[in-house]
Amino acid sequence: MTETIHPNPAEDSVGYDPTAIERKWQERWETRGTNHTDLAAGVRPFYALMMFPYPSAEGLHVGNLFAFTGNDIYGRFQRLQGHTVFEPLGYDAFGIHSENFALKVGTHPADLIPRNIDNFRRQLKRAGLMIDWRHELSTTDPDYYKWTQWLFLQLYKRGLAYKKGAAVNWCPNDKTVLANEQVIAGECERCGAKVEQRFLEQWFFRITDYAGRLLDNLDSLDWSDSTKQAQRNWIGRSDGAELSFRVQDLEELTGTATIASGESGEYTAEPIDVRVFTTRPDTIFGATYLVLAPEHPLVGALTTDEQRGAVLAYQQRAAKQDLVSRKVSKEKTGVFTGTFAVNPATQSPIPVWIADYVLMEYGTGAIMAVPGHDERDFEFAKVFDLPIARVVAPGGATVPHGPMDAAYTESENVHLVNSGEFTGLSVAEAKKAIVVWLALNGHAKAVVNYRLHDWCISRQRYWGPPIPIIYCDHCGTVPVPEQDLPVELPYVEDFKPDDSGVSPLARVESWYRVACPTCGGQARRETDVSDTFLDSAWYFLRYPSTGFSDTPFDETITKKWLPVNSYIGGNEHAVLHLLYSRFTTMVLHDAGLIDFEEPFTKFRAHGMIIREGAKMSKSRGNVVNPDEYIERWGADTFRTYLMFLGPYEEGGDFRDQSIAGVRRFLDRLWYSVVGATTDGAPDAGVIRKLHQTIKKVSSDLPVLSYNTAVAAMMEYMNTVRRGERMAHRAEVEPLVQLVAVFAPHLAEELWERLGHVESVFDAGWPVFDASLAAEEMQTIAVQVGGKTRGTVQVPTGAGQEAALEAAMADPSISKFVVATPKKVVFVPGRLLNLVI
RNA sequence: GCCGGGAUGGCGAAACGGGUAGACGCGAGGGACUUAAAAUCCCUUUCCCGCAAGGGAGUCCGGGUUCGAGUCCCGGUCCUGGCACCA
Repeated sequence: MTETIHPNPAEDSVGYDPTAIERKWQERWETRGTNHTDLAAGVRPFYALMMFPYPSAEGLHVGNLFAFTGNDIYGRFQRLQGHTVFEPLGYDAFGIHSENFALKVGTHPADLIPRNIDNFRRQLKRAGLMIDWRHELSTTDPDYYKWTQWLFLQLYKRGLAYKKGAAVNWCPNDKTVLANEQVIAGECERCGAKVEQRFLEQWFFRITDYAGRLLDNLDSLDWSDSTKQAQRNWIGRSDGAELSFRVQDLEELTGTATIASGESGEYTAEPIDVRVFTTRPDTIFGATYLVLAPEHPLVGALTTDEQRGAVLAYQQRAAKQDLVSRKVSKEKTGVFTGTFAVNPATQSPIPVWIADYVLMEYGTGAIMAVPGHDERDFEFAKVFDLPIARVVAPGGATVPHGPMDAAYTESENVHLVNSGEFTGLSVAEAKKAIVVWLALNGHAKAVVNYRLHDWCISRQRYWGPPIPIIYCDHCGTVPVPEQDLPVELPYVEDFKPDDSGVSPLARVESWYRVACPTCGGQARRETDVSDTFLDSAWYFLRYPSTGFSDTPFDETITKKWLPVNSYIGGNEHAVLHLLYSRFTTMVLHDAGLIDFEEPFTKFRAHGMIIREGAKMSKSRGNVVNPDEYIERWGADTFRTYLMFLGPYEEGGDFRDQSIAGVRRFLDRLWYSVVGATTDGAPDAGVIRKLHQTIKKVSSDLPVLSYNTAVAAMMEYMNTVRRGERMAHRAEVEPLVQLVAVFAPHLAEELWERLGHVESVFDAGWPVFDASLAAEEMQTIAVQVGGKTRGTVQVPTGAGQEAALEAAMADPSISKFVVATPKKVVFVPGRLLNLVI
């Protein structure tokens, strides 16, 4: 921190001393239980949830506090409106992030995490949040992850958890699985070794079964639009069709022997159908070749003997590449299988290729290539000199034939050409008509595809909840019986991932060797742990029920407190965390365990804070450490400043110099209240401003417009103190209540000094009185020909006549009225426009 | 490439469903108090011309709609977040 800033003025005892006040009230809240929520008896329950933090070793980030403070203000406001508010907090402490850090510093995560959590708790308590600490939780606590494992079993029971082989990124040097983010340009981010693909058996959740519901429900959720849009894009609904292309001995068709033979080389008499997915069935007359993903199961059967060598080589090369660079590299590569298929629309033979630009995970893993109207297919056709046909042209154009120099992808105001009986139709018409036509021969059906994939929850790591599955030689896959939960994560000294491709737990024989729960025979535990996102996909259900050890969430309490009324968090979780939570909730709903299917009634994403115009980062060394600022300025000033520096949902620029302004405001508030008089009556003009301020703040808080709420209070403070006047108690007492949501300690102290015994947070919200807020006179802007020429004062509610008269009476305005106005526009209370 | 968000004084930012652009705060300049400094308080502060009165210009750029556009429409530039060979 720089040393040029406002020093602490509060050395003398009558001044505002945040350090003393904040300590006093934090203690008192604790002893009085001010922030304890009576979950059973509380009326008008309001669940104000914030995304729980990952307790990093660096301590609380200012971004965390920005998020939490915004939620805290919202929660405190609801409380002052008469709700029983529940504001819990916990720690998302499992995961690769903690594990990697632990590896780096050479400390066991089980030792490291509790220390980090202690530090976080200490920091959070200083920030003056209205948290009910009795409901704190950590995902690493066996009492918590017992139920995470239980959740897995519920999905397993419902057939929503299954195991399959899937590709992962593998670093041959570090001997570990890497997340996609850890692969930089095909290399391991830590050691730089070339990353490979490995196939591992992993557990998946069938979230794709819920794709339609996850998408459709979005319409009825009160969430930030940007978040909903991100989810829509992620789910990625595509309406299209599945078409089939027949592959057979084409001797009869072409006279050329292009015999498809099986893997063992035998003659394949049976015709094979290759199914493709397309969103543009209208372009089928332009499909000049097919492409399968290299891993497509039909590739072996479709490859001719002459091409087999090349195909196998290509498949091997594709398998070697890491997952990231395979998708990123744009140069088209591929190999001809030697086989032809029949285009069902044109009846022409078209070649079948394999190429890695077709992904096995999406659609059917095969496409019909329409190079005339798809950029990727066009590029591929150019590289391998495949035919390009035009079947779509701009509206009104006559059949333009001949070579194309780019794919023509326009689909509005265009029509089909070279498409038999469909020529002339619009794209939309042709899509329907062609699917209907091809469906007659079983060549097509309308299909909806989602780009959402099933959720892979296996992690070949140590720091997570073990997946509660046991493999028995006799009984096969056996879920751990619920009464045997939790499957505790053993304390393993050497938790480093190794060459085996499985979790470090696979080295702990004493742990993984168990008796089969069904037959009692020799069996072995699943040694992978589950994804951190599973921990956080249900934590909001646990908070109200942390006191229950026999159930993950108590039925009565859950009914009363969920779904969450308000959820605030960062948009970096717009997709994964929020989507997984929604999915989990839907599954529990379908299992009859809860009576709602959407967990968060309202969600708002907060913005990001930057520092002096630049992104905060450790390497830049410009990270704000909340401790230092709270020490210097007080938590109340820090909180209020965070909320003042920009619009909450957009974030803002943290500038050290600007904090002083907020502190000055709180200083002025302090002196005004402490020195307030009760003599005589309050000033009517000030009271008018007070009620205007109550109205403004009351309407700003529910929409998270915290920066303007603070500005309004500052403005009011200026009105109260104008010309060094002394405040009257009635002018400032309600202001203490307003400011309480931002500066809770200061407000409590002033409230007490005003003679109140109860907490300001049990005192309710000031009542807005419209009659006291009303102005007698209004300022009307006067324009002549749309140009503002001055203002006039008229009595409130005055009509056009009065305004016009006042305007003409002012020579500095009337001099512009050089002719009789053609038209007069009057907006009551705002403006008069004389059109000459 | 696709989908979001954005561009307003020296700076962070305000501006209800078009209706006085710049609230509030920072910084800067001037003044009061003080032996002095800090703190505090008061005044000024979008830019240009002008001693002033006053006038002109102005919300990224170019058009448009309107009595009136930061706000609505069309076209573009730049910044920023996310997704990305998804057929």
